[in-house]
Amino acid sequence: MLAAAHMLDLRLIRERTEWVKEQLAKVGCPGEDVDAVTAVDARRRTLFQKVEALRARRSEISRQIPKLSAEERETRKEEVRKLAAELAALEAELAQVEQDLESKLLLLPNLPDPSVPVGRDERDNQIVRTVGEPLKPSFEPKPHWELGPALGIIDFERGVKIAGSRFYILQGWGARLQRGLITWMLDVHTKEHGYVEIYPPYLVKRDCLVGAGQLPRFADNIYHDVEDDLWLIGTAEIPLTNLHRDEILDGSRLPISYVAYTACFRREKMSAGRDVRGIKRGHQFDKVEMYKLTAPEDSSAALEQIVADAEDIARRLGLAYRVVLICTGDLGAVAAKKYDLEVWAPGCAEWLEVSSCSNCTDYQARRSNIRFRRAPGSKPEFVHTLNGSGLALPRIMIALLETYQQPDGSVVIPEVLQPYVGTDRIGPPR
RNA sequence: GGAGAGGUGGCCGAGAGGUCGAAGGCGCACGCCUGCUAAGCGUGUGUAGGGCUAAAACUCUACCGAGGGUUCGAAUCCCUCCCUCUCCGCCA
Repeated sequence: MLAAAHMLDLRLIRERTEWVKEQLAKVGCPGEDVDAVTAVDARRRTLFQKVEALRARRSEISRQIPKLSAEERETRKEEVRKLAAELAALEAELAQVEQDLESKLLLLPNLPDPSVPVGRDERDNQIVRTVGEPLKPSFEPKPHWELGPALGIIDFERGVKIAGSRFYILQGWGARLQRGLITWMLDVHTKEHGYVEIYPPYLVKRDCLVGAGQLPRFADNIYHDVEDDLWLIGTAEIPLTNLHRDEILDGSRLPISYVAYTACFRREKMSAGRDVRGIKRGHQFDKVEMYKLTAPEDSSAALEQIVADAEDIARRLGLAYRVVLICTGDLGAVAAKKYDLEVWAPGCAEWLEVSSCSNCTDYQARRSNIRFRRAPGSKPEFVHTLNGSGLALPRIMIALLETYQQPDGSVVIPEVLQPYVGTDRIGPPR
């Protein structure tokens, strides 16, 4: 039998092939990929029915054998032996076809939500709203890669010495600022936004990557321990998705909201040579991640809520930000709809993506087999899953340092953070 | 890492080659009874896929940690792996 793990509903693909092709074309998936699936699926179905019929005959005869006379028994045994040989050949073929189907199915991206603007790439993304004024200081603002070392809170050279490019050291108030931010964000999400805090493993099994939709597509961006086949998470979304893998949840428990602080690890092979300066894009970074499991009819509203929860963090930190609706061409394989949250960093003069909030609908739930029952006795249905950063640490730190830098080179700590960081100002080392 | 024990339905727990998808219990659902609470009685209660249906009923296939093997036939026998528990060692 075909494993439950498939990304799109096979029945949907079978019965509404043309519609599915239209939808997937919007996210850049060629129609041939869909046709390939339906072709293999058709073959699988005929094979499967043959196999089932043979199995039924086999067990029927076997069941009679004990009631028969000795000689009759032998002829029947012989009959089943032949039948079994035939069956074995068909079963082997079926197994191969199923594997083929599964691998083709796993490569199909999610169906985009109808409200997502159709577009070719990130240039077609839509700015939904901008909150706060991008700061234009009266003096020449410095980028964080100058501020950090000058304040003695970021050490790039030693990071490279220890671990290579794209690694850095946070030191003193820098480390303290990050730790304070983490604790503060977790406190806001757990105490005010209703999330349950989770501390997950950073190393996960291969299945988890498939379940979350990272594999088989993005293997080369993930650190992988070969000896034990464990994979370093690129985001907490991966372990959080797999928390309820192969479970049937009680519908009354939904929605479930989790928040997890984790380190994240990415090879960044695709962005070689980009953003090499500063702490914007490292191989290791910290992130607070929000995650929701909802009933299908509630996921649209839940996405807006996650965005609102992410915005709340940026707003309270006094940072200017904008919310961007990602177009179909920039959506990726997993999300049906996605918003990015970008904060303004005056030093490097760019909008930094500090959060990416996605409604993955039932895509991950199918792959991970996460279902729920509306009421005792009713059919299990797939949940919808959502995730959003709340927020990514290095980029928030960039925005804070660059936004709150003073003409004398010191950095003022926003009031909400002061109890968590333990100072109202970070000055140059004496 | 070493030695031993074990992995069965939502849970507990039988099962030891032939209608076993799996006794029994708990839990749960529905119904009955009972004029409070509690108890009692009855029925039902896995997932996925296929056939037949208007829909059911009905029926077929797969699943008793995973993967192989033996057999006409495996939850039951054999092999490999994974996981859990106990003891020892080691360690944050």
